[in-house]
Amino acid sequence: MVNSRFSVAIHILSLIATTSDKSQLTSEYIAGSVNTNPVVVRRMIGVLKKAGLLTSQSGIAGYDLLVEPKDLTLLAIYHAIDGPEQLFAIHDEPNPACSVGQKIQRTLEGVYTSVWHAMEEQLQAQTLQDVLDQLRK
Amino acid sequence: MVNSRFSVAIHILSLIATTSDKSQLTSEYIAGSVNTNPVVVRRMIGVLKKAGLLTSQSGIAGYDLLVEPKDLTLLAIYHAIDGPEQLFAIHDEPNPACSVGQKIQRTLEGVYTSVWHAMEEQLQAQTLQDVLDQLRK
DNA sequence: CAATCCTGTAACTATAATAGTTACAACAGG
DNA sequence: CCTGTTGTAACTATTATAGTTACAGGATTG
Repeated sequence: MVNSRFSVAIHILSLIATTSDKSQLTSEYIAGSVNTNPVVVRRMIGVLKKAGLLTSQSGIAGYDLLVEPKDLTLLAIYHAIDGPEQLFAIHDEPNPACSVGQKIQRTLEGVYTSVWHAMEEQLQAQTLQDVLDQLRK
Repeated sequence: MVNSRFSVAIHILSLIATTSDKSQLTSEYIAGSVNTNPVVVRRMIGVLKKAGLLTSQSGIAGYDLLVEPKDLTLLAIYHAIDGPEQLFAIHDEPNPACSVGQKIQRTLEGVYTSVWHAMEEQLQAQTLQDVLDQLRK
């Protein structure tokens, strides 16, 4: 299991998308909903901001999405948080003198890339709006 | 990125499948090809053994596959090494008093499950024999 | 302008996962 | 009996993750 940053990012973006009262939307409030520390939230928001998904203003509460939820795919969010581009690590420097060791890295890369693409397709197919719809149910 | 155990497991199984001289196939030899410690290899082999993928005899070199490479899917190997059943962690105890916090876990589970299934399909579609064919090329 | 509340960020800490390592008991075979 | 092997437990080093403290600086209000 990778980590919970992707989950936290989606949670934060969902809150921003659904909270109308912007003065309420402080990092502390968000942290209360996510159940973490306000600094963790601000750190994550900094990353999402750099990726161009939202804006904020220093000293003033509230955040604004820069992309419509229906146009924001989960894959875009995943890329925004700079998640790993492969699922499985490949061990370093297998023995090149061995016929298996010599080719295993390239072979595994091929295998993992096909797995990765399948995952990307799924993330591409779902948007933040889909998540919001699920949350409202 | 999860870890390199899956890669190491596939490497080990490939070696066992392709090495005809069983007396050569010691944990030290395998470790030399993988570029790790013999104990790491024996530990992994213990896991694969428990899962019923191979046999070995204490004190005597060599291992035998119990499943034909063409019948051994990468998904079976993945399950054998007890890899995580989800790709992304979900943060603990979001605030149930918040409409987002209340439903985010279940929602994310749904999202991640669909991603997971796509990945499983890919791993199910490839066998150890496919890996061996790639290695031989 | 002073007080307060907020964001942004650096730096430190705690915890856990991962892999590597040492050590040794037990088995096999010459 | 000696050597080489497997099987495991226990310890260590390294790294990733998340949580925390601290504080500089912007915004708002009385």
